[in-house]
Amino acid sequence: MTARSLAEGRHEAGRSLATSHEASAKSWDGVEDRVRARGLRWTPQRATLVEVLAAEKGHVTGSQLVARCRDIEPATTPSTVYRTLGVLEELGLISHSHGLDGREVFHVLPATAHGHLICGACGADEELSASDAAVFLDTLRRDRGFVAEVDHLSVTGRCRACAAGPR
Amino acid sequence: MTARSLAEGRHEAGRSLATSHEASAKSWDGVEDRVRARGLRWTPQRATLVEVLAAEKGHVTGSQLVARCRDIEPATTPSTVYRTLGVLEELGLISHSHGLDGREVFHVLPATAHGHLICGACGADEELSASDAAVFLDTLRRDRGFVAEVDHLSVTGRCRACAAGPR
DNA sequence: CACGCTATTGCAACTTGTTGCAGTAAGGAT
DNA sequence: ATCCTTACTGCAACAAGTTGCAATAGCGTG
Repeated sequence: MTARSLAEGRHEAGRSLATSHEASAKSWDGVEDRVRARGLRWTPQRATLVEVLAAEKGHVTGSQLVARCRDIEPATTPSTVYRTLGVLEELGLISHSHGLDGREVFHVLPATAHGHLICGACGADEELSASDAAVFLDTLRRDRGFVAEVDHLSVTGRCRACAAGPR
Repeated sequence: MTARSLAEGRHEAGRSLATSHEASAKSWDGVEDRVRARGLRWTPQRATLVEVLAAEKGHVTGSQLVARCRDIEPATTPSTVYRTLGVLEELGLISHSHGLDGREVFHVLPATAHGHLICGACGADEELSASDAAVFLDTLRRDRGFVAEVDHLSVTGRCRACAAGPR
């Protein structure tokens, strides 16, 4: 079935370049070299995306990034942007998760790995530090042998304001 | 921007029928009446989807449901299925979250609210009971005032087998 | 049982991503 | 400076959903 192969695409990809995560100088300065050091190539399209990402600070959706790249370089194609985002993610420069609606949300330069608390009522997206989730994740590992990825964790619910409100 | 309005669609919808959640007899038997009791209508299309859901037990994706409905009634249209799924979700008969790839995954008759542990390597999807997450969620509420929805919680990482493996 | 209100449906168009493929172009080697 | 290998790019087609809108049909009333 096609749905299957579609679904696996991104996951399989994770293996090819591996290593990622740990290292990562947390800055856009050396990207060009870091990309090349992997045997990958530095192209104008990638430079454009990095330029856009460098100007970004919080959370951005994939389509927003495509739009911003087009502002700089109108010839930008979505497939290239999404594929490059995948490469940058493997380099540890960005990470992504899915919003309430399943749409991709990218986290630029994740200074510290973190999860998200997403309010289903107002859409607010608070950060959840790794330490806040630590106890929970440790328990998961101890009891179930499940090693969770904090930076891909998002919890939905109601933020303080919405939970308190009359609604 | 269109992305905005698109994103809000599902959230806003949550308000119209409200109440949901708490009650819910956890059985497909009374659906027809329960739907009507809400001032909603019982249609052949809905009957078809419920028939499909009743035969289902674990987790299913939206497109799989559309396909199964088409097996029974070839004239089925995606929009109707997805809209009906939304209605059933508000009745508490199903719930949905997003898989690793952001695709929708529906949980039929959630006997007990539960979250998911999704393995990014092998794709396994283990259930996480509400009690397993209780301490964590309570902390979240106490410290941050954030009221989380267990049944929409999914944690990604590596399952015991994959975490242990050579990979 | 016909009537009317309005919840639903189906269609068509659109959004967000993904993918196979053939052509293009980095960048190391000569 | 030129060649060669092969990592990218762009295109076109497709998958999964979502949405606006006009037509249809539940179902409570009279």
